[in-house]
Amino acid sequence: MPTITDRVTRPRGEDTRRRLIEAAHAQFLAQGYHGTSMRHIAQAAGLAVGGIYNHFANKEDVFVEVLDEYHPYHVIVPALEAAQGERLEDFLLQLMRLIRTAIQDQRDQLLPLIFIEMVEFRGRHIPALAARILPAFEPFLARFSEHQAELRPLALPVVQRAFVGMLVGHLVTDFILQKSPIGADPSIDWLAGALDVFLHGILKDPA
Amino acid sequence: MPTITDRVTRPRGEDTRRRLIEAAHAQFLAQGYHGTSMRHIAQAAGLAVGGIYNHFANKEDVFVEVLDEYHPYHVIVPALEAAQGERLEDFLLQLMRLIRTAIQDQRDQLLPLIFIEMVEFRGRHIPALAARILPAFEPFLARFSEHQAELRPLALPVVQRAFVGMLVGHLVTDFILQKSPIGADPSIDWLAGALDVFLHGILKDPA
DNA sequence: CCTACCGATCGGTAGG
DNA sequence: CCTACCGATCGGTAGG
Repeated sequence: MPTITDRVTRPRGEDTRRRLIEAAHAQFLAQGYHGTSMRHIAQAAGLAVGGIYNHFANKEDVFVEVLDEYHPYHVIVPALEAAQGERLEDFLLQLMRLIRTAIQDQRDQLLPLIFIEMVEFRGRHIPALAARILPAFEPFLARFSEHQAELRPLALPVVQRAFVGMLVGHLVTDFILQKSPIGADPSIDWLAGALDVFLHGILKDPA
Repeated sequence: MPTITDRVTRPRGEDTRRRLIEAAHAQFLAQGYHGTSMRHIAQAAGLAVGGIYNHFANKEDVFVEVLDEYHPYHVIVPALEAAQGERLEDFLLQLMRLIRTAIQDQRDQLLPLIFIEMVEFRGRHIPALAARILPAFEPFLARFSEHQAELRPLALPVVQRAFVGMLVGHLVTDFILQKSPIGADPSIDWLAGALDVFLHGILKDPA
């Protein structure tokens, strides 16, 4: 009875909901939240306006669900869990390689949704999001304290935030350079360079 | 004849224009571009809708002028020009202090306008903006090459972008932490920490 | 610079 | 899930 099994694992309307989320995501990336109408979303998903309200309470609810589905968490955390390495340096180098492929795949999708949240909702949904996400980062942040012996005498939170800041700074400048007329020299491995500077900045000088 | 002088230095309607730019800026920060209506802007500036069109061609024109007036350039470049220092390290430390006070004053105004540009215009105005701005950064970027003897063997563009990325990463994470439930420990000098990591990351080890 | 208006479109709903 | 509609508001303009 494959039909029944399908019904169980993929209940009626679940497909439509997914199509709506995907369509809304694309629209939000293209023109932001207020620049996207419920009609555009419905049309892109292949149904009429009224149909959306069978799946979502209102427009903001659509955005919250899209944000939940597509924020960088889902691409960063698996990388954090997959990365290994005896020394902190090896761990971070491997982590960088994993994040790099994620960036290559998702490029234009990692930041804009967060920017929309900041700009059009003034970060209204960030607290709830952070509460759900931050626990998953604990093991990663703990790595730094486990390997503190390899670090220069720096406050641990400073090291952790410097790492996150380095990544975010790379992503944002990548985003801007992409738009600007000068662009970024593709023959340079910018991410590796940034990590090099960071590692040399936090690690003890070889004795 | 003070009245005539006033007329010359502050022509008819120039006041209104300034009020409109300020009002529009505040509205854009509060709810983004598409979330702000011409009526809201007009009302906040103390006039009727139609009045706006005596000063601006259309809504997008208002945004472009606001962006031109308020982007980070006007706060960064004076700091770049004021900063001095014999060694690169001293120069950057002093620059950081200048930028810090700018950040404290402007906090919520440095990034959102750029984010709006990214999100709601897909960076459409960035090329023109970059062309006008980048020349002013040349002398600053040149500092790094002038002091190359103090640097580890790194590609110069990597060093320059790492510095900008460090600053941007600090600003963005500051913005996010500000919204998040955990916040940032105010007893830590995060910016100094980030610069410390950066400097140690690019400078030659003391021989 | 305001009043009064234009057509278009918005988010959302009733009723089937 | 669609049709047909609601009141509200949008960007923009004519005419004074």
